[in-house]
Amino acid sequence: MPSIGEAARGSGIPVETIRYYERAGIVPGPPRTLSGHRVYDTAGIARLCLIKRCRDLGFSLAEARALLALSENSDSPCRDVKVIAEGHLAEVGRKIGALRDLEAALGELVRECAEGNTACPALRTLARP
Amino acid sequence: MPSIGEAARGSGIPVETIRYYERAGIVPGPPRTLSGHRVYDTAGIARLCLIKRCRDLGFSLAEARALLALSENSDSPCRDVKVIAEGHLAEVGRKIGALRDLEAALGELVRECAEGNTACPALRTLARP
DNA sequence: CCTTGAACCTGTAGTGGCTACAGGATGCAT
DNA sequence: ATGCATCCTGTAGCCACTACAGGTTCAAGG
Repeated sequence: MPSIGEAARGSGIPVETIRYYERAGIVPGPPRTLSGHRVYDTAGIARLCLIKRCRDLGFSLAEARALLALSENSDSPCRDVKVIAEGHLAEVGRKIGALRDLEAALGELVRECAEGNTACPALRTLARP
Repeated sequence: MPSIGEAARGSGIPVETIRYYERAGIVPGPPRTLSGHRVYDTAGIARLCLIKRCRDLGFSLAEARALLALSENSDSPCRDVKVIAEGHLAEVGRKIGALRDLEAALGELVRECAEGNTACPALRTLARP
């Protein structure tokens, strides 16, 4: 009967993080032995795998929890999943855009330092209100 | 004599955040009135502006503090600034790469939901260990 | 059986970078 | 004097963890 350590190895989520996910209500706590140790069945480990995969894809914990709920509803419409995934995809696109802008500004800043000046033009740029 | 509110308006950093930056040692606290109110001179506001600009460019607070220190050292070599900025630029590049990968994986997931299935292939993909 | 060490438990605190609030004080205008 | 905006310090919460303290359980080896 897999303990939390085995669930951690099976899911790729650290033991402490699994406990945190339970506390935070992301996943239900599994049944326990008489001595209080957690016992995971295949469904329990599958839940953790789904959460892990969602986190790897950058979904927030709230989103991951929602997707888990959808997956455990036997007549889950794909439409709901699509809404969550598309929202997240749009957000990732926005972040990429913002980082590209940031990259350009930083590149400009680095170029200003190219000459190894002692009175740093980059710092002057930064201090400009 | 500008108070913290005016410093906030001049720098674009919220009052509460300015107080936090002081507590966190990012900027020195300014002189006070007899009643304990902060009083900002132009150098104090300039410091805040530099920190704001650094944060806008995605530098961590630690990096921002380092850049501020460099800016207040009259013989600051541009080389040090360049090292910090280039490190950060490389990190931004990595983040863009990671987000692009993420975007591709999410796009695949969304496509799997395109047909409005009830037994969601995307969820099946997510649950795969 | 005893010992040892790994893994388990709960609860708490800390990380980074804020943000909001409580409760009280100050300053200015009416 | 009153009212309101702004100031003060201290604390707590957000998100998603991560680490630790102090204690218990379990399995392997002598």
